[in-house]
Amino acid sequence: MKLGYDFYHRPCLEVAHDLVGKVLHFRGQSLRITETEAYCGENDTACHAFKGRTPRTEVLYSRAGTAYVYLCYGVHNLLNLVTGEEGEPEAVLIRACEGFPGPGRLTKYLGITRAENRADVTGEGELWVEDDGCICQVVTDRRVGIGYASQEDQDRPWRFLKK
DNA sequence: AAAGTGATCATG
DNA sequence: ATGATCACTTTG
Repeated sequence: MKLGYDFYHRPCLEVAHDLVGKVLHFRGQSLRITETEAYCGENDTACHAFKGRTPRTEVLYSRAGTAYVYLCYGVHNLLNLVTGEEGEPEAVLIRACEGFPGPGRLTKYLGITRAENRADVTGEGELWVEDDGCICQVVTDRRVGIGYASQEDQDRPWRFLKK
């Protein structure tokens, strides 16, 4: 079954944990999610929105279940899903899927681009996540590639991997 | 180990 | 208008 608003409308740490093992669908293709990271609001110095609203981060403040896709290093489209309360900039980065290690590679394979930014993944669009009943064990680790964040935030175990 | 890539944001 | 920065990937 397709994950709806109630799934995303929870604290981003819970959503990030629960997304591991779910199945990402886009235009008839599907991949099982194996790795996620949580970015939790303006107090998280690793979160894009930690300095507040800008044209780019505006989407993070919108309703849970909205896609946030942005271009990283001029090359890679990275997919995030907005979580939590509207007005709180929280999101979960989809870091890897089965067979596609790396957040840039899975979007490249699926064909997800910034055209999908602001898409509603809980509606009738082409992008959604399915719970197929698979239950898997999840382990945590530190987040990757956030050397600009405070030491405290770098050390948080906010990356979730399928065991 | 390091370059390639371009949107984004803070400066002037 | 310009420049630094970057939640990455590939190549050597």
